[in-house]
Amino acid sequence: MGDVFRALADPTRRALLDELQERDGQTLFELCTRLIQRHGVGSSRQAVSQHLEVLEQAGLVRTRREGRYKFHHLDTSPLRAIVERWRLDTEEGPCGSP
Amino acid sequence: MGDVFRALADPTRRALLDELQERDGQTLFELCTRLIQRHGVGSSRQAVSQHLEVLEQAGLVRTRREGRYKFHHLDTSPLRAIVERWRLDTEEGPCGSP
DNA sequence: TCGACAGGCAAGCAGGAACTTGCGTATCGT
DNA sequence: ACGATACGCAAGTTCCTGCTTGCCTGTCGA
Repeated sequence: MGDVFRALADPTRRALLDELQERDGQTLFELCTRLIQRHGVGSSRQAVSQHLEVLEQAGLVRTRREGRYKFHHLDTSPLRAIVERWRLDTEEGPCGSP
Repeated sequence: MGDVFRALADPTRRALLDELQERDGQTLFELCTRLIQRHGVGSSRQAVSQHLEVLEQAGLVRTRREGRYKFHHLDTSPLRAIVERWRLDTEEGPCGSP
């Protein structure tokens, strides 16, 4: 639980999640490249790799190996736990507004 | 935005939010006492005060002064921004399941 | 087979976060 | 008025985090 928030606390990691939401299943180098081009974040390969480790440990990213490539997939299920923790859905959610 | 996640990354601060959700409008000393009794967190007064400052800066807690007392109120609206950022409500939310 | 590519491991460093310590200020009760 | 209460401010300490640096492993193409 705390790992999820700690992972989301970093802007580079949030940019990684945004990038994966837009295009799922990217490799490390793809993410490095698109992070600079589309998000203006200029981090080294090792830095991004360590960020992805943190995201994976938090359960926000799942990986799949294939040969020498490692694809990263977004998993938003830990975020739903946040919604339920502070009951964000039962007060005046965007679904059933009477 | 980043301030919200950074504030939520700390377990003591999450306990403070839980405590405020259960009983809104508490003072600093009330929160210190109940943090030990109900959450098992033994932090000093200054530590809790600094945590509340972080939460207030993140917009998760709003304060109201009255004489020598300062009441703290929970505000979950920054958390709703999280829900909308990763579209947690439009995929298969707990409201309108077809 | 050999070089290039994709990624991993680990030590080290600079900056920040959390907590403590000590003192200061404003408010309330008596 | 005076002490007690509720809280604020600021420096110092310790620990964690993010990033770099350097080297290593595994995989693919020519």
